[in-house]
Formats: sequence, structure tokens, C-alpha cells
Amino acid sequence: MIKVRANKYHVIYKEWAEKIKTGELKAGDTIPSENDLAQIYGTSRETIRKALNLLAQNGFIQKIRGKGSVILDVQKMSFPISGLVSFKEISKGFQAEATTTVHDIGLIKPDAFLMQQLQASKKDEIWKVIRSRKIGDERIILDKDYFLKKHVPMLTKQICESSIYDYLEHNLQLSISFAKKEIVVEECTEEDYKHLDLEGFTHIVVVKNYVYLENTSLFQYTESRHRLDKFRFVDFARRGV
Amino acid sequence: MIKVRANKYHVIYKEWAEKIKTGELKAGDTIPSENDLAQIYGTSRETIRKALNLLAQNGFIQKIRGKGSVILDVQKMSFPISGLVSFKEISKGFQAEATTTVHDIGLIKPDAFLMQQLQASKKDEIWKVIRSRKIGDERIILDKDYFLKKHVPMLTKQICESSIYDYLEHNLQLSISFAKKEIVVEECTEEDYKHLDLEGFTHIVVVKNYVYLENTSLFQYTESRHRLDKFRFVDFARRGV
DNA sequence: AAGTGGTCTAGACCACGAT
DNA sequence: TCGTGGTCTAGACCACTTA
Repeated sequence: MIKVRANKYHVIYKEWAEKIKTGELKAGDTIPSENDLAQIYGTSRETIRKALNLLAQNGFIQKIRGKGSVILDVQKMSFPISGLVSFKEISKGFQAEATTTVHDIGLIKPDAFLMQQLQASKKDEIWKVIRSRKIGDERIILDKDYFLKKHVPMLTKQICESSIYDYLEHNLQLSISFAKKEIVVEECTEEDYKHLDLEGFTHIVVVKNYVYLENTSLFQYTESRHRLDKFRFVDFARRGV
Repeated sequence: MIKVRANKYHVIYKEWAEKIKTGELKAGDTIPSENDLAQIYGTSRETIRKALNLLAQNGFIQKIRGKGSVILDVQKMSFPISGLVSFKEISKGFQAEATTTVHDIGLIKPDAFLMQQLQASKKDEIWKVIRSRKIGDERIILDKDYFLKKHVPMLTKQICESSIYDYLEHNLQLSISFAKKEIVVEECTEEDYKHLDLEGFTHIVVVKNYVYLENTSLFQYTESRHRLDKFRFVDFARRGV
């Protein structure tokens, strides 16, 4: 059921990413040279380079001309909302138990705001899902998801309680490809007060996500609203294009 | 003085990125196929593919198997703190005038906090720079920068008033390579109240940056403190890996 | 069937760092 | 000088979309 990428370079990438993540290899060590790796794996050097470039892009190694590829300290990089990950995937990294409550699920007609956010027309139908996330014993995150029905024909409460993304990718075979993300801080709404334990905070961090499929069609708009003191975003960035 | 990358694939990347940014090519259009481009530029297809992969990574195009490369809507992506950009580079995109005030600059010995953040020893000396950024007529951002003196021997008030990064890259020839970024919300400090127009906000968005050189040595720790209502972070992310 | 992008190869030359 | 990573080539086969 799960789509496995069996590309050589991807396999090699995963293999070394794992070695670094588990701490089998330590920060400061160097990995074998590209030529050595090409021999070890019986591939061409360009294939090795694709794997190493992935490692570099994702912050596992730093390639240094004339020297080799040095392993970076990857420990601090926990809890990334970075990239494109769903709450289910993120919550694996939590210590405390995380539970999801579905407050609202149903088909609606888009208002002006949604028509703009989803580039939808009056005729489009939209799945609206409101969920809160409890971590430990506090309700901390409020997720408001909107899916175009033409891409997601059916949705149930049960699906929303586990992982919508699992369902979309594995059952509907949708290929989620990229997203535009925006992080801002807004005043809390009635809805926030109702569903979250706000502890007196008057503002809330809002992560807005516009999610696209492989064919470049926008199919989801999401607002993930995080209580100020519990929000954390981690990112790894390389300079210059 | 400025280092120009004259790689074929980089030139091709810049050329098409420019065409898309300026709107000469519109979202939804397709660019020529890889084979066509290889012919046009008189290069191999792999070189074209390196250029197109850069375009895809940076959100300019979406490559679709069997079809071609479609141009994405890149307009909404203004004001990225994403990637690694300095305030000077960001402020180009502002409507209003942006000015920088230097409040403090000097060499200090690291306290426990800084020793940890910069992985420094007691013997290290550190440049401390405190600056506020005024946009329009409000002081909105407080930047606290710490540089290891062994990498940055000299710093002046004048340099800090323009762009420290310009100075580091062009005059000191330092190669800034990558950074780890963390975004959280904290309570305002005395320092924030003193240097910023906080308008009653009790909390502040803090962007913490750990900046590394090409040889993987950490040389800078920065806190960029943004007033809640003026903070905006935009990102483009691809799913998987 | 033809055209597209995705993977992979075996080789070449270059710029850079260590020795 | 030698080994490293960075760029580039000319070709091959594949999976996919479109006609």
C-alpha cells in the first residue's frame, strides 16, 4: 500500500540519514569520499552525488571541497513543522500523549474568504473540518481544514480523528506535492476561546498552509492555530539559492 | 568584488527565475522541454535538469512527468525570512523606509548562555551588537547579534548601521553556508520595552539563528525579536524527503 | 506512437585542500 | 602531488501523459 521509492540514490540517502539520526555516526566525522561510495555501492559517482546532495539539503552533512563530507549536529532539530509534515507525524516526537478531537465536519459552500483562499467558485463544495489537539492535558492547537470536494469526495469523523493525510495519500492516492506556508500572529477568536485552553493569552500563532497536488492544483487550505507559549518552528536553511 | 557564479546551470536558473519573477512568463504556462532547452543552450540534458531542479526547489516551477514544467504563481511569496536573508535584503521589499539604530556594540566575555549558544569557551571574545529596526515611524524589530571574534576580528558602528552581512562576505571573505533557525514566542524583556514601540503587546516573536561557515564552524548567534502584529514568515516547502 | 520528465552510467576536466 | 568535491557530457532506458 505504501509507495516505496526504490531509486538507488534515494536508498543510499535513507541509509546514511538513518546512520546519522541514530547517532551511529557522530557530528564532525566524515563519511567516505564520493569515489569510495561509488565503488562500495557499485554505482556511478553522479548517483552518489544525488544522495549526498539530499543529505546536505536536509542538514545532515556539509560537503567541503578538497576535504570530504562532514556530519553535522542534527540533534537540535527536533519538532520540525518545517517542510511539509502533518500533525500525526509531528506528534510522534512528543513526550506526552497527543489526542485529537473533531468539533465540526461537513460540506459547506465557500464564503468570500474561502473562495479567495482556495481559488474556488460559488459552485464548488468544500469539506470543513475543525479539530483541536490536546497534548498532555491541555488543548493547545486548533486546526481548521478546508478541502475542495472535487479532490476529496468523502470524509468521515473517523478519518479526521486519525490522520487525514494518511487517508489522502494511501486511500485516495492523492499526490501532495508542495505547499506555501505563512506564519503570523493574530488576536484570539471566539472559536479559539471555545476549543482551547488559552490560559489568558490574547493572541495566537497562526500557521496558514496552501497545499497543492502534483498537477499544481490547489486542493486544501489549512489554518493551524497554536497557543503562543507552545509554538515552536525549526528550520534548516542554506544560503544563496 | 562580488563573487559571480558562472556555472552553466546556475546561469540558466537565474535567467528563468528572472523571467518568472518579472511576470514575463505567467503562472500556468509551460517552459520548453528539457530536450529543447538542452538544444537551445547547447548543453547536455543533465545540466538543464540541474537548473530546472533549482527552479522547482525554490517554488518557481512544478515538473510534471509526461507533460512538462509548469510555472507556479510566485507573487504571493513576498517578504520571506525564509532561507537565509539579512534584514537589508528583506527590507528592499518594504514599502516604507527602513532605518537601523545601533544601541550597543562592543567586545564581551561570554556568559553561560552565550557559551552554550555559540559553543564558545571562557577565553573566547565575542562581538555583541544590539540594533533596532524602524519601519515607517515605528521601532518594530530588535536584533541582538553575537559573533565570535576569532572569525570576525573587527566591527564598527558604521558597518552595523548598513549591512553586517555585506561586510562579512565581501570584505572579510567569509563564506556563510547554512543556518539553523528557530521561531518561538517569548515574554517581552526590559530591553524590548526600552528599544521598541510595543503598543501594549506583552509577548514578542523571537527568531533565533545559529549561523555556520562553509567549514562547519558556528560563528554567529542572533536573536531577531519582532513585534507580534508585524511579524510574518513565508515559506515554500516540498513534501517528502 | 511520440514526447515528456526520472534515473543512471562512465568518463572527463576543474578548483580546492592537505601533504 | 594527490585526493577531494563541483561541473559537464552524450548517451541509455524507464514511467508517464497525450494524441
